[in-house]
Amino acid sequence: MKPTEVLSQITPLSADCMQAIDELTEQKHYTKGSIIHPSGKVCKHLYFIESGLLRFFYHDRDAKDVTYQFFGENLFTSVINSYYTQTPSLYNIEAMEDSSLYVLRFADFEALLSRFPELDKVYHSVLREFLLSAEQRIISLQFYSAEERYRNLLENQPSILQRVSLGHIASYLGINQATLSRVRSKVRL
Amino acid sequence: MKPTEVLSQITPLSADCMQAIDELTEQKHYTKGSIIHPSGKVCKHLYFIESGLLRFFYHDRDAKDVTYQFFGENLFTSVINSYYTQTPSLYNIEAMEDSSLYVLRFADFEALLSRFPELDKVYHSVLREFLLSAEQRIISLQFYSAEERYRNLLENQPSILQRVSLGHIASYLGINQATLSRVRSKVRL
DNA sequence: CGCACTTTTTGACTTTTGTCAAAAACATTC
DNA sequence: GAATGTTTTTGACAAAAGTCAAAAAGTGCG
Repeated sequence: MKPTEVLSQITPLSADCMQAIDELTEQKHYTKGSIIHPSGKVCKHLYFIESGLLRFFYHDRDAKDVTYQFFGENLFTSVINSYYTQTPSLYNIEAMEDSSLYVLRFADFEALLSRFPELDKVYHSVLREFLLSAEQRIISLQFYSAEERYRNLLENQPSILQRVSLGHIASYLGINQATLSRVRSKVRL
Repeated sequence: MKPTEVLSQITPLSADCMQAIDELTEQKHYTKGSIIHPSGKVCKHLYFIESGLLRFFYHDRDAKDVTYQFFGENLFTSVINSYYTQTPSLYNIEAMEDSSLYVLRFADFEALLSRFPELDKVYHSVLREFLLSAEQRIISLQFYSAEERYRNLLENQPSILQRVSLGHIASYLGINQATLSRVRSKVRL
């Protein structure tokens, strides 16, 4: 799907507005493994994932590669905290699969916002989705054990487990790969 | 401060708009220990904290009292996920100190939004703050040890440590009270 | 198929955090 | 200031998760 299609499912948008979005949005293709946004740079783009899978990750104090979040098709994403605070992004964004994205400069998006107030609603809606998923994440990290977190993932986003290596999932869940492997063999029984 | 004062620091608001907010907003006082919103009910209000300290908590599977979040003066808050999804709130909101709040019904807020589009900006801004703080929280839970989380809290929100008992802080950090007590005596050295 | 490479699992051990209960410290009230 | 209740610390032990390294399994390719 194209971003305007998804957006207009949230609120109906005028033809003008959709056209303006289309004009400012650029479709880009990334091959598996390529870096879409490098850490250390302020993130100035909004991304919409048409197909593929993205991973936010960074290198912790021991230079270990830690996954912060995955984003799959039909989602909007960006390193929002980097943009909002105009500070360098902690995260790299990497394509885990060949991915087709629509890219929009944040500055252009803001111009669109003031030109088409109807966009405020979809903006709210996107922020809200971010917020709800962040809250879910906090609850899972604060209250659940490694095993429970794995089970939750298995229930709620089983497709990710198919598409991503265990090491990435382990760091995403905040646990050690060996531990995750053990949890998993236990869960299988 | 009053909510309109804080809001107009974000974006200047028209006198009309401020007056409309004032009219729909009700000031309420809660004594220490009282429940502002009970879990199990959909949360239909926005709260602005003029003074005092609030705590979101809930009872986990073993009926243990677990703190999800603290909110201090000059902040807006609400059980947003409950409102957004129209599902019962997981959390109770409790006044940890005698607190003075301004309360606004969500439905009224939404009416204000459509009447005064200028409010979209402040709404974005509030959502954004929520989001940034949620992200901080995730990072802290995902990547830091119990001791580091305590040190972070000590650096970033030392006042909370003065105002709240250790048990609440422990559950907020996702660790056991005894563990926190030990960490603390170690940090003091 | 066989080789090189990557990912996952397993074993032995360590560290971190949790549990439960009692003691100590602190507060409050009469 | 003794008595009561609450919160914090501590001790002894248990469980969960991490570490490191090697073995096993899986993948891709000439």
